[in-house]
Amino acid sequence: MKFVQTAADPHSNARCGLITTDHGEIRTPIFMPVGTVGSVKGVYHKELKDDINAEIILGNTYHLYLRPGLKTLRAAGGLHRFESWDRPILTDSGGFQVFSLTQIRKITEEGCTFQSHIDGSRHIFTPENNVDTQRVIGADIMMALDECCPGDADYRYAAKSLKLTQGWLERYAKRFHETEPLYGYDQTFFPIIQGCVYPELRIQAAEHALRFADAGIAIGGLAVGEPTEKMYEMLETVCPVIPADKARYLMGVGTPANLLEGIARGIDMFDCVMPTRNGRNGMLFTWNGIMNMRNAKWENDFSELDPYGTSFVDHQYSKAYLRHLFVAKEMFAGMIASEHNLAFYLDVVRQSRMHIEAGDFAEWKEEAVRKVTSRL
RNA sequence: GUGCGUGUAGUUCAGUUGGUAGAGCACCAGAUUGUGGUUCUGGUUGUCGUGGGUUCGAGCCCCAUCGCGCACC
Repeated sequence: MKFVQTAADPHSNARCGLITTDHGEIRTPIFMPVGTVGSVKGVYHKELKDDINAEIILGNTYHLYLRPGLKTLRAAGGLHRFESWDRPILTDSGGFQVFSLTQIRKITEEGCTFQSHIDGSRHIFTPENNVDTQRVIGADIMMALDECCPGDADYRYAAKSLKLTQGWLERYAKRFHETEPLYGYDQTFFPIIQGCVYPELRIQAAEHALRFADAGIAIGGLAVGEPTEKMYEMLETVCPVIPADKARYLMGVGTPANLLEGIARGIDMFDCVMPTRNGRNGMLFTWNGIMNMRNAKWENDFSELDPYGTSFVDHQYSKAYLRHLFVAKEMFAGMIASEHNLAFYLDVVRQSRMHIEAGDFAEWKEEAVRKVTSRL
């Protein structure tokens, strides 16, 4: 797998690039729909490809390890074949889920022990078994096991947490290079930069992580409770440290405005549950602003869902109809909203690429941010 | 027709020995950032069926009346 930069915006740090994998190419900047348990909730793979044009999707090691489990995944021949998706997949290590989903957990030098949110059973993730697990899942891009430090952590905690993450990364890389892909196509892994909101920790973390980076590197521990401005500051701190030949992945982010601001600071890859989870809850993102489809004001608005939308749902269904589906708690509501939101997110990065190549991204971005943050 | 029961927010109901009403859901908004098909945070809503009476004071006690339910003629 490799990454090459193909264009750069003259007035910002935005850039375009191309990631090449054995499952096809990914044009960056890109947004990656989240498919935690082996499905992008409520969206057919056919729609993901043909309508949304997702070039890569996510899976999650924590969830897939618990269910269906490694035995089934191995017997299926890996996640691609299991869920019948022939484009690239990235798997998160599950470190974040251990911290966000599990109350009962313990972090040690060795790894993290936790109880399943499904049946309470006890498990341990170590850097070594996490590599093995992600080999079985078979993602094109594997993520290193890290500790996601809360955004409001004090310096002492953040420094200690970073040290742990760095120790885990060294072991993770060692195991990665000692093992082989299981299904005949290449796998790579991204190390993760932590360091909370402390610039010196972030820079130190970046320099350390870069020693293990192949095609790309991730920035984690952002959008986890710190002010948004702090997140942008950290991107401005870290991105210049990363050489141009590494793809930069901002984990778990974010709003459409976060994407645009991230791209302007040099980020190439994003993932976030927001378009799907908030979509299932009635929140729609559009070039006209944010809509809450549950609001009474749509009750008799029979105009098309989103006149600027790129998805077929935007022109086939009306606002009033979608509101009705949400009020009636029909699962079709979540499906339409997810399809729209993902198509919109992919449109945001597609238009960003277009403007970077045209050299007018910085100027266009200002207006775009205003549009996507307004309310309808 | 007779007997018993019942009537309180849009809805299901709570409401102590009488001190002018609350909850869940619904409804109206807001939050949600490496997904537990959620969760959280606010807000609106009442001629206590109606008319009288007792009382300083009635959702509560008394009378009448109307609606509904059940049982029996």
